[in-house]
Amino acid sequence: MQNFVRIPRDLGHAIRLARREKNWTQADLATRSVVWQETISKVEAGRGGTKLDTILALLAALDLELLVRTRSKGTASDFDNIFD
Amino acid sequence: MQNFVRIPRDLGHAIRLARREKNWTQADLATRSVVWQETISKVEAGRGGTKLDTILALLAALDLELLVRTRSKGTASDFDNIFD
DNA sequence: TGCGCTTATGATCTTTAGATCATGAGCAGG
DNA sequence: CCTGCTCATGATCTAAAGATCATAAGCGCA
Repeated sequence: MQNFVRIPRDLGHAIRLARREKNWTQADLATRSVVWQETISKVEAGRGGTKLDTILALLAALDLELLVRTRSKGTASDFDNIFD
Repeated sequence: MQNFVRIPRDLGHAIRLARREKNWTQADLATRSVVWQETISKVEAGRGGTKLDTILALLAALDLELLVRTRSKGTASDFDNIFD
């Protein structure tokens, strides 16, 4: 799994994917990350305006990591699972 | 350039590095990203509690991109320029 | 040493994220 | 159908981010 994040929606999508892969409900993730189920719902829907801390908490619980790097001329193959 | 982001501080650091590489002042970045200089100062200092939208605006202005991926067993060489 | 540029900090105000509770909508299985 | 589980939404309240202005602190250089 490796996805670009240009807009909040991308992040929400990656989170949902990872969560489903682990067969967790939003409530499961909520207890593991100390973030409310309602908040997770919003984040996954990409409804923006989320704090970085919240995101990092979710990613950590899901065993995901974030990277920053200089923008590459991305090729299609750099993307993975953009759609459900 | 490729850095992990586990805590807000990492992000601030990456941003500062990229900004310096472009020889921009915080004020320059501010005008280009529509984020206040004061806010940039806080972000770069890693004083946490930043909104994702703010971060994404800064990264975009700096030609940086964010990636999410499943956590790897990182080696030291995965890190680059941790220190100033 | 004093000016000018860059960054840090501080105060106030507005907006908004997230906590919290309640509940509604979608859907699977019995 | 009805029930139960999962996710979405809505209201309210509190804490905190960001806008904005002002200013201080750090530093290189004439």
